[in-house]
Formats: sequence, C-alpha cells, structure tokens
Amino acid sequence: MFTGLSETELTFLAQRAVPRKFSSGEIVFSEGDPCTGMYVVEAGHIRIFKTSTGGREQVLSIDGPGSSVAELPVFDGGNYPASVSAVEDSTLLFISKQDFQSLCLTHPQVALKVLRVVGARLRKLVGIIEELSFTTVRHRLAGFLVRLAQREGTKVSAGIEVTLPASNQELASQIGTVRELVSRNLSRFQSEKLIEMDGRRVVIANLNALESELDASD
Amino acid sequence: MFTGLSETELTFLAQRAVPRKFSSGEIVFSEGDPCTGMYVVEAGHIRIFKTSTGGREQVLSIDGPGSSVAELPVFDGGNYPASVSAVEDSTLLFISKQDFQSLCLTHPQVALKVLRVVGARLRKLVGIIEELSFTTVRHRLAGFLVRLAQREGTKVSAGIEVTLPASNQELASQIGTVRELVSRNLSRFQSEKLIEMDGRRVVIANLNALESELDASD
DNA sequence: TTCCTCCTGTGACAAAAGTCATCGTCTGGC
DNA sequence: GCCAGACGATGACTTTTGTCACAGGAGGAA
Repeated sequence: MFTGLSETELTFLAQRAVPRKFSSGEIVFSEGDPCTGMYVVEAGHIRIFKTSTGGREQVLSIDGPGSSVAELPVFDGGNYPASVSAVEDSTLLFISKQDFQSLCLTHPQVALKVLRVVGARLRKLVGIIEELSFTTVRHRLAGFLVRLAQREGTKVSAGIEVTLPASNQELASQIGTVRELVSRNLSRFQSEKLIEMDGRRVVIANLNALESELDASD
Repeated sequence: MFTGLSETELTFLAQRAVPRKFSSGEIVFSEGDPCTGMYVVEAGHIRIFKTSTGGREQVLSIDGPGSSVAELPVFDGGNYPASVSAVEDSTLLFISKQDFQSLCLTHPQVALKVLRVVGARLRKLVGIIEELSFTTVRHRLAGFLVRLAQREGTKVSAGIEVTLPASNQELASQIGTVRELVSRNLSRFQSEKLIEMDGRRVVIANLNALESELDASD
C-alpha cells in the first residue's frame, strides 16, 4: 500500500506508527468499537469478520503483510463496521486517525493510493454479495477451491495440491455457511472424483470440472 | 457530497461536468464496461445492481440527488464492478476520470470527502452481506419495511404508511430473493396482522412486532 | 369493447440449507 | 498412559428457498 511514497512521507509514518503484537486468535478490535485509527499488517495475517447474534461468523477478508486494515472508518467518523482478529501470531502497525488524516491532506498522492486499495476492498465485498445472493454452498465451495489453487496451489502428479483453512468451521465462515455443509460438500466432491483429501490437504484432481461448476446456470 | 468545497473547486467541476439525461429504466453503464469517469446524480434516482447469469438481479444501492456513482473505479483503474440504471427519468453529471483525479490531487479536501462517502458505501455493502449471510427472506423483508418506515413513512390512524417499490420483482432484487417469496411473505405478514396492504401502499400496523423480528435469534 | 401484456397470488413440488444428535479420532495436558 | 475437549463425518429431520405452472386483474392500444 505504501509503495511509491516519498522519503518524507515514509519517515513521517514511521515516526508515528506504533507496533502492536497480537497472538493467534486474539481480537484486534470489535465491531462497533469507536474507531481510533487504522492498522497496517507488518507480519502475520488478520481476519476481518462479522458476527451474528446466533454466533455464526462471516469472514469479509483475510489480509497479510502490507495490507491496511480499517482505512475507511478512519475517514467517515463512524465506528468500526466489523471485527478483526489475528489468524496467527502477528505484528500490526497502528496509525492514529489524526496522523493519517493529516498525512492525506499534506500528501494527496497518499489519499489517491488509499482510494485505490479501497477500490479493491469494495470489489471484494461486491463479489461476496454476488456469491451469497446468486449461488449455492456447493458453488461457493468450488469457487473457494479454485481461488485457493490459483493463489497457492502446488502442482503434484495427481493434480494441484492446496491446504484448507485450519478447520471446516473456519472454511464455513469464509464462504457463508455452517460446518456441516462444508463437510458434506467436500465429501460429495470426493465421491465425484473432483478432489482427493488427506486431512487438511486437498489434491484437486479435476480443476476443469471444478471450474465448470462456476458458470453452471445460476 | 460537494458541500464544503470552495468556490474555485466548484467552478472547476462545473466547467467540466457534462450533464446527461437518462429515461426511466435506461442503462447508464454495465458491469464490466471500462471506467471512463464518474457521475453525480442531479435529478432523479439511480439503481446500482449486479446481474446473475440466470437473470436474477441484486440491487446494491439506490441513490438520489447529490450522490455520486462509481467514484471508486475511477481510482483503481478497473472496470465498473456493477451496472447502473435510471429508476426514473434522471439527469446525471458526468465527470471524467482525469478531471476528477486531478481535482483530488490539487484539493486534498475533496479526496477526504470522497473517502467519507466511500465509507458510507462500504458500510452499506457490509450490511447487505450480513443480511444475506445470516438471515432469512422474512427477516430481510421485515428489515426493509422498517427502514422504509423510518425513511419515508407517514403517520396515519392505523399505523405508518409506506409505499413499496414499483413491483415485487424489484423489491425481491433489493432484498436478494425472487418475486414469489416476496409475495408470500407479504401475505404472511398480512395474515399475522403486522401490516395491511392496498396495492403498493402498506400500512404498518405493528411496527414493534416487525422490529422485534429483526433481533430474533438468528 | 376486446385483445395483449404485465403483474400478482398461489398451489405443488424439488432442491438446498440448516439443526440436532451421535460416533469415532486425534491431541494436548495431566 | 489416560482423559477431556475439539473436530470431522454422517444420518434423520425441519425449514427455507427457489421453480413451474396457472388463474385472475389492471391498464393500454387498436
């Protein structure tokens, strides 16, 4: 996010950013908390999510090093719209609302840069809405596997190998459903020979078939 | 959106904004079109929506005079992420990508202002995701009626009167379902005496009961 | 008036989603 | 080594969603 900034800009930030460490699973802030500033991921990964009153969670985004978090509520004055937790032990840099706003005023390129990353965030959210509104769990799971393969798949003899999120519960909240349906649909993919599973490792045996699920009618 | 801008800024914009008229239902641009600039609604209302391959639509936002449209894709270089059409005969002001970007660079307050409106947009999208992921059609319909009542309800003897969108089809795409389910759930609300209907006019007889639907478990 | 078209309301289904309970496995702590 | 607590798989059900088909009503055009 901060690539392309000048020396002065970077030192301005470096002087005011406060590093904070979070251990795996720890909450960074919760939905509804007043927004005091934004974060940049220095090391590790964080998870942005909503929680329902019934206890279900819906993950909005998972971000790694270099990503900013909560860049928007800093500007509109409202509370944080979602909660954030650390997926693993992580270090985040905290930048206060005031510091970041004044940086944007004095260095308009920074504001444009923020708008660019926010654009990406908005596209991602629209994508989630599209999936939730138009498709089934099976479809979303297929999409999830395909994206996983693109991002971090390794080629093996039987196909492409990927690693699932730590638990089916977690996978479920990433695609907007419950644990049991993830389990069932994975089994179904197995019995249809689209994938092979061994614990959390999955070999995608038939990527084409999985991809063709994605534009099947609905 | 442009309240609080200086004279120079406003005249800069006024000189370059191109007014365009659209008649009711007309498409302003479609999802996937290359982004040439943004619009500001001068008169009328527009509808931002996604279309599924199966022909269903999901409305992301409906905006009236003063709102900006597509302010984000202007900055991130991508195509328009959703389609926009006019709900009624409308006049929009078109501002080219280049003009708006340079305005933001020369007048950082404008960029901050944009970030503020984008914040609101993001909150709205997150709200849609929350509803789609956690709740039922009944719940979303109740929420829709309550919001409608807050925004434009008029008090009458029997309760609060509101006017539904032009068709159940349209209402359905605003809450992420199909026309039949809207019809059925409205009937159900009627038989439970929560509302009374006469064509497109609805009297909300028991607003409290409708509101209490909203935090019922799920 | 008489079509035609668009929209609503509904019944009958089919499919998907979600809930509950159970059972077996694995793992970390004691 | 043993036990408690998670987690995964799965069967049995219930609820919700979505699809299809069809009947009736309102309104515009010829």
